[in-house]
Amino acid sequence: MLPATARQTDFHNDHLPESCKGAGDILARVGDKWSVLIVRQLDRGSMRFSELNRAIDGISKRMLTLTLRNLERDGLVERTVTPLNPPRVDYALTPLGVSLSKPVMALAEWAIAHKFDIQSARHDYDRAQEDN
Amino acid sequence: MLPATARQTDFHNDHLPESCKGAGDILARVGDKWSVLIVRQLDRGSMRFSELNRAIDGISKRMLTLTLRNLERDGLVERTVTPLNPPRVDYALTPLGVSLSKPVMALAEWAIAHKFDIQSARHDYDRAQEDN
DNA sequence: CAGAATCCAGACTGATACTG
DNA sequence: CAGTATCAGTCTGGATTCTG
Repeated sequence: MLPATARQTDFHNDHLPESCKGAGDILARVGDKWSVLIVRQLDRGSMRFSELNRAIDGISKRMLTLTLRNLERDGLVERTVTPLNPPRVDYALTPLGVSLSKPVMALAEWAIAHKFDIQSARHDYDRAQEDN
Repeated sequence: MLPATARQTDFHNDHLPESCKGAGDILARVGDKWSVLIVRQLDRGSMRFSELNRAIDGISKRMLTLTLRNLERDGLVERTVTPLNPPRVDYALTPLGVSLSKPVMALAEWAIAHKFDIQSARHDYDRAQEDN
């Protein structure tokens, strides 16, 4: 369906197989379920570990720790330790993290807006399969 | 979008644990590495199975098939079989898929734009860890 | 409180081979 | 061409236990 004429009208894009490759890894991290939910929370302001743990439904301490580490490693989240007893650790988005939150929130809103469309599409598909 | 009753009381609508919960599953699919790359390709126009297989670097026939099935199940991609010999199957985005492609492309562009920021953040982080 | 460490079942993936 | 089937290795993620 994509004829040879597409090539000349390629003004709007540039393939960049290189870039796409790198994008894959990053999208994997960014599109990760927990990463999105964490970014979504931190977009409202910094939070403590336990606050995040309570705010994000269903996440285990393990996954919260691991995901925060990855986000920190990618420079999206900043970790601030306040040496007290009991210890206090706050997490906040870095400027890079804030810039990410925009497209991520857009995606999250899309997901929420079309949740039912997808659920019903799944339902229809599954029912159609059963009939075979 | 929202019921009229919700608008008055809920204008500042936070949280929505229900919506967020559902969003997680969908984001997982949508944020999937292969899904993104496939949507990205199909955004330019419909393609045949083998064309996708060649266009997307590193994907196996197996993962291409599985991912396309999931996208089809979610109502994002339409599969059209033309019974010939050899067989021909075309894939295209549905209207829902097209609406998804916008936020996905935005995210992909973010990823490409900040690829190096992330790479260097990772590098710094890893080097800081070694010193310990 | 904020993790680190360990265990482990199950999901995910790639490679390979086969089919209509 | 467009898949399906199978198998083995990897990775994931929850549960649990322990520490400064």
